[in-house]
Amino acid sequence: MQDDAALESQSMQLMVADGLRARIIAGELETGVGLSEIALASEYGVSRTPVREALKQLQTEGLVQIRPRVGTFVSTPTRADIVELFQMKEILEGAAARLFAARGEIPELEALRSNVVASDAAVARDDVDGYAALVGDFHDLIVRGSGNRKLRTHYTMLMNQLAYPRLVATSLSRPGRLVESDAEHGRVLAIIVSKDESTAERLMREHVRASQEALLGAMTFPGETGMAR
Amino acid sequence: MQDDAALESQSMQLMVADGLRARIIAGELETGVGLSEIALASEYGVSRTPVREALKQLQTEGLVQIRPRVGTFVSTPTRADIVELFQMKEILEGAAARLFAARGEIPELEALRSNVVASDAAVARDDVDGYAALVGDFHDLIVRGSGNRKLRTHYTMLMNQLAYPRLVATSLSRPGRLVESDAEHGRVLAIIVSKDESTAERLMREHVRASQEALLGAMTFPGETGMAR
DNA sequence: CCGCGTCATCTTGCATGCAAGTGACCCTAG
DNA sequence: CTAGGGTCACTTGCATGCAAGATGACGCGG
Repeated sequence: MQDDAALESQSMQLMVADGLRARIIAGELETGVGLSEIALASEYGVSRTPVREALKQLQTEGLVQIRPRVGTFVSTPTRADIVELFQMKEILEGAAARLFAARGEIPELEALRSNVVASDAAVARDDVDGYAALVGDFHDLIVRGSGNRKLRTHYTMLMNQLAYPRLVATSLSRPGRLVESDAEHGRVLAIIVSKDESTAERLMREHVRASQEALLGAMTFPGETGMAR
Repeated sequence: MQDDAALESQSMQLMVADGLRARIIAGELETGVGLSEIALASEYGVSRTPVREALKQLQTEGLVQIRPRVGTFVSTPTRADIVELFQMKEILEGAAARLFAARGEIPELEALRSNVVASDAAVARDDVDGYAALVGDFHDLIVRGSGNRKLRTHYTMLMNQLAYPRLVATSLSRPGRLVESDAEHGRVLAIIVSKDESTAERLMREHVRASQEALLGAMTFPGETGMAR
């Protein structure tokens, strides 16, 4: 129920898909909730057809689950899924850091420097929300800096399944994790600058794992993750 | 082709999607060729709707490209795409080998042993086609043995984009590569058995890279690899 | 009171019709 | 012969109607 009427330059199904994806990631649509085609159609002011195609795409992206003749639901990752997603995060970000380190001076490196500077400042003034946003940018920069678009595409897809952005703040709620995280970012940057590929991968993986452990420690588990119904 | 009419237990769109995917991977449908919805519809004996949904899925899988109001075409990977896909192959298989090594005695390990035995035999009798098939199984077993289903899902998606199965035979055409490849498989197996995670990852990555180099050396390049545009 | 069978309703799957845009071909003029 | 313009056929995007299946409720019988 929003600004559809205005920017209708692109296809309806893309609008619906993007809108739905954003809402799912943001947690606006809770996991397990039913998505009626007809309801979404009237909500977006289109017919069922583009809604169906959008849902189909979100299904192959792993965000929704279509049960034939029953209904479409926001995917509810199992605990095993979450573990697997975290593994993938570690693998892909580690590999990205390695590739990044091998590339030398690229635009993303300068952006990464700025990010770390800004992060230090945010930590200094204890701006958790600001830092959380910078963390998102940091990891995205790492992945972009790999120079491998497929890696980035699939990384994004996987992180969407985790609704990752919402988790960052949680992981930072752990006492001491904020400054620790910031320090790790600085070390990763330094080692990328030094073009030490292997160490870059190792440091990045360690950083990702540390974040995950902080998160898991601060997390009330799936089904009830601050997602009350 | 009306073999479909018999086993229509599952959805039409799934049938179409699977059929098309298989044909694309097998190289039956060359890259760049146009896929008319209406033509496919009559070919599969269904209406345009399920065909459209199948194509939409194949698009998000990266196998076809839908140009609005123009047509749908089998994706034509650029050279950069291929490089990226190979990088991903190395990353994911390396990571899979590491995870595999950490898991110890699992069914996939026994299957892997059988595979290596069969591969040795195939090489001994110079059965290239047989060995090529076993190579496919070997790599799939490695990925399955990671125990990470997301890894396998995305790995499969990426390899589909490469139409990888067709490439294996090509890479083995290089003189000496056959026995070399087989020996590498044996070493990978041995190190997984020994549960040396880091070495498993390294060996696997080296093996993947060696295969790629053999392939690139034996390959008349995109544009003329049976991949006309 | 409890269990079971039937039915109504809601869901998606598929077929079809229409609209709009694109690209190619042909025809014409210079 | 070449360049330009205009038309036409073909493409996908979207809307709608119908059918089949699944789910849950309701009522009946034990």
